[in-house]
Amino acid sequence: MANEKKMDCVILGLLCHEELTGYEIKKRINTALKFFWSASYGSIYPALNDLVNRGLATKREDTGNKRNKLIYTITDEGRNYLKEWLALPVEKDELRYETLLKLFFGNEQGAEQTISHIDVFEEKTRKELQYLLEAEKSLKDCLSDDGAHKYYLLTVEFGIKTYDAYLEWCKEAKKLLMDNGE
Amino acid sequence: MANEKKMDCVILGLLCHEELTGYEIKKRINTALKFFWSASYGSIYPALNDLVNRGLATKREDTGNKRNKLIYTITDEGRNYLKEWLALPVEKDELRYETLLKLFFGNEQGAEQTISHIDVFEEKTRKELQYLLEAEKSLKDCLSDDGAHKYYLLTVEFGIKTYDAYLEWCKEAKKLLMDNGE
DNA sequence: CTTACCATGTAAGGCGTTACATGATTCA
DNA sequence: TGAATCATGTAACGCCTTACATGGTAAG
Repeated sequence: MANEKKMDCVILGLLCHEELTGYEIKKRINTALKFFWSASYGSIYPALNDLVNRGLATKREDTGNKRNKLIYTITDEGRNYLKEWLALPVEKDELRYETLLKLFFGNEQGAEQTISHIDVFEEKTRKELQYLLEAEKSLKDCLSDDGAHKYYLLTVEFGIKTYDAYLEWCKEAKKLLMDNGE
Repeated sequence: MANEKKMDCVILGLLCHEELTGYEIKKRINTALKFFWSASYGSIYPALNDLVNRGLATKREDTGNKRNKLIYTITDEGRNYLKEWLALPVEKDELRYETLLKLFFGNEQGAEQTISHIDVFEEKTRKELQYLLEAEKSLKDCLSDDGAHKYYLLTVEFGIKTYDAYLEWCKEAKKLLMDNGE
């Protein structure tokens, strides 16, 4: 229990809550985890087979459906593995903000171009914030349905708080750049 | 001009401002860019040689010094390359918040463990915020010395704003978890 | 009937880290 | 004299994305 691949833990975490297909896992990552995690099919499907080989999940075909679905279920060992990982301290949070990189080198391109990068960032942030606010609302409405919802809400609140901060910064940054430009 | 490796752009951006050795580049990344970018020697040194081969930088030995220093300088082509990249829209900002991942799956570990993850995150954030506040102060003191400082300050302000938001969230998140725990 | 979405996977390649290897210099 | 820092690099390996490949189904 030393080198847990993050992908394995993400998948096990999702499977802990419900049985899922690889396709559905991708969807969950693209929605619920979107603003702080990402993954592609090229890493999800191989990871799923690997989890089965290691006895952390089981795979079965969905017979009731017409589609060629493969449904994955977490095993007790899988749950234990997840819990052990959760108990370990966080190794690192990684961020690579290309926007901030271009901003940092803004002196080489001038205020106008920098402002336009900020505009794009602002617009994107605004859209995602909108999505998070909707998620917040629906989570608050069904908070008692499931103990996990409280934790989902917590991550959403994190996103909302940071996105609010981003937007505030965008406003001030643009002001500073425009004042100096005159 | 389609697939710029980010590492190249980071290095060229730093070299645009001053001549640097590979070692110094690493230091800059570890301090000024720390909270939104990272890089290791294993990617910096090969990238530097590559930039020289492509004519975007030149390399020379530091004769005045006793150490075996290799100083890199950006060329005009390097500057152009950087400017072209800066003019392109941001492709993507990537973040992988392991802290949020463990939080999202918090229901599998319970409130106490989740709180302790938040505590660690809070402490780390507080320390880095402290560092950013000092950077803010010194940048404000020498804002007029160099046009680039304004842009450096902008990224620092971004960090301060988001870290403030993180800390606010930590407080509320812990409150919510402790209330429910009773 | 055709577009969008559901559904699963592989292969190649990119990008980066970690660990290793080496050695000088500075400072206590 | 020993530790910390300066200084440069390589090799192995890990992890992930992109692009490709394939086909079913639902809805308009």
